[in-house]
Amino acid sequence: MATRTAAQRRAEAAAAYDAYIAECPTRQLLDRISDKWVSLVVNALAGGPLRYGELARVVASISQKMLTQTLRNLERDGLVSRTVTPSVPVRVDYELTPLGVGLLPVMQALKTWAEANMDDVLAARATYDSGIN
Amino acid sequence: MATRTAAQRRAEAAAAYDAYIAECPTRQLLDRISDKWVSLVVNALAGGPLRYGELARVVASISQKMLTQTLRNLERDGLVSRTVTPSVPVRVDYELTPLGVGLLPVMQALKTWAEANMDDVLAARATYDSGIN
DNA sequence: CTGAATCCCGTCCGATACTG
DNA sequence: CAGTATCGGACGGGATTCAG
Repeated sequence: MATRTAAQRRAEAAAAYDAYIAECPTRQLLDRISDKWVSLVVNALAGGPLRYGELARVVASISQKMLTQTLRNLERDGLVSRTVTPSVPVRVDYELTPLGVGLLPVMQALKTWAEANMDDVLAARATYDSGIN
Repeated sequence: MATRTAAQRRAEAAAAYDAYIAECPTRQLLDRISDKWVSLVVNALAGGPLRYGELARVVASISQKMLTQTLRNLERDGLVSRTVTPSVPVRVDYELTPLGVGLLPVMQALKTWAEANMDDVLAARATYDSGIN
């Protein structure tokens, strides 16, 4: 058939467009730092190296699984370094790499805007919700 | 029993800690802008008001459902304004509010860091992955 | 044209149990 | 101490269909 559905047309446009946004550095950065636990772990490590167990205690609400997963991702991206000391028992330290440290100012900028403007957002949200009910 | 499980101890700590991070402005901001579509829609609106259909075309890969949902969220948060012109057919324009405009520099900061450093991250990722296989 | 409602599948993530 | 393995519920989000 000659005619195409809306879905097909979207798919064609998306083929080119999505390829772009998927590789968009900003998109990738957002995907990384917006991870529920990444910002917390990075912040915990901002003060210096920590052991696995210490991280688990500092970021108290994180599960073992997510802590490990988060650390693996950060290590994979070169934002955090992992150092194993083969003693008994084994000791593993995690530390921000220079690249990871470079992320701190960015997070700080986010924090600054958030603290300055989230009140307005929350107020808008309350107003909006009250109009609904 | 007097002893508590690890989960229980985590829950106690989390009760206080999570209450904090859930209300943490930075956390909330991250939750908002990290939404898959928010950054794209906001960027599309950075150049000026757009109609619903125009947005759908600009952000080609977005589905109707997610476009509407994203716009509702942004409207709720006071970042985007919605203007209905009761003609036939109906016309609806979306526009960034001053609050929404204030978000642009923040996104720009993110973009700047990403463009400067994501190459390193990608390189680290490639190295890490090659070590695995 | 703009949008709401429904179905449904994939992914995330928490709990739990086991290993070196 | 520092993980790994597996299961299952919750949720995001796409396709489709209906409505004003």
